Amino acid sequence: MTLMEPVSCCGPLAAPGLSDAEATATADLFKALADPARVRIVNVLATSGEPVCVCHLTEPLGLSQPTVSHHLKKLTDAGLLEREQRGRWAYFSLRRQAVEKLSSVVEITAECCC
Amino acid sequence: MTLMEPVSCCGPLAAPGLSDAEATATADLFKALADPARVRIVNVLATSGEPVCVCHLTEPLGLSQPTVSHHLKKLTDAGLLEREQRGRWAYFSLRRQAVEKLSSVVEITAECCC
DNA sequence: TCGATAGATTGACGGACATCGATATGAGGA
DNA sequence: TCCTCATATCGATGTCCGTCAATCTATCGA
Repeated sequence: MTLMEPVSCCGPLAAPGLSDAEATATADLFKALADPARVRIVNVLATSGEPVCVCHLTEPLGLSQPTVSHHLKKLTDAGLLEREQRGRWAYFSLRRQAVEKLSSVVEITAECCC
Repeated sequence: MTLMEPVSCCGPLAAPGLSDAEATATADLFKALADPARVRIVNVLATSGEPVCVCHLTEPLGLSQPTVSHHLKKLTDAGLLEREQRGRWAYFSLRRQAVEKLSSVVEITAECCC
């Protein structure tokens, strides 16, 4: 359709910037949120100011208890959640640090783009 | 360890807020970025102010041409990239709209948390 | 029209992941 | 100490995904 620069493809690309490790780390962070159940968990924890126990996550998610536990572990391993034992129950809350990191990753992209 | 509220688990949870469709849509957005190769592509497109053609993505990614094409399709289907045909070459660029949406999703979470 | 080239599509393969039932762990309460 | 209950872990299963070689499509140059 649109014909421009028929001679060569395109100019030299800007500095690579991102290392393999950085790209993988960023992808892992997004991977932790790449599931509806985990998005819901983060949503619940974000809207609730306080830590939430697992027993209040199982029912609204509509998933079995082992599956919920599995997702919580994934989020915790990714550094997004904090686990706190209160007697018999386990309470989870968002880690501010991780959310800020996620925020910064996206913002950098937005700055370069917009 | 820490003993609090030994009687019951925790108070009633705040409004659900997120629908199934919203959770899935958000997860799909993150899923599009849940791969190192796609993170790199977005990084290259963000650092380069101009659209970039596929021939300049294959080599720095260290992946075969079909694989790069596959990732570009995924990002495009997710609404993150825009494709433009210039003669024989295909140029890709970031869609500002999508990046802003991603930014807003993360910001809402950050607001509730921090 | 024909050959060359950029990029997309297809098919196959191996690995990762979400999910569940069953079971293990660990903390309270009796 | 035994029982109960909340949560984690294990093992199995089906599905999705990243990757590549081979092939198809479309555009340009001759």
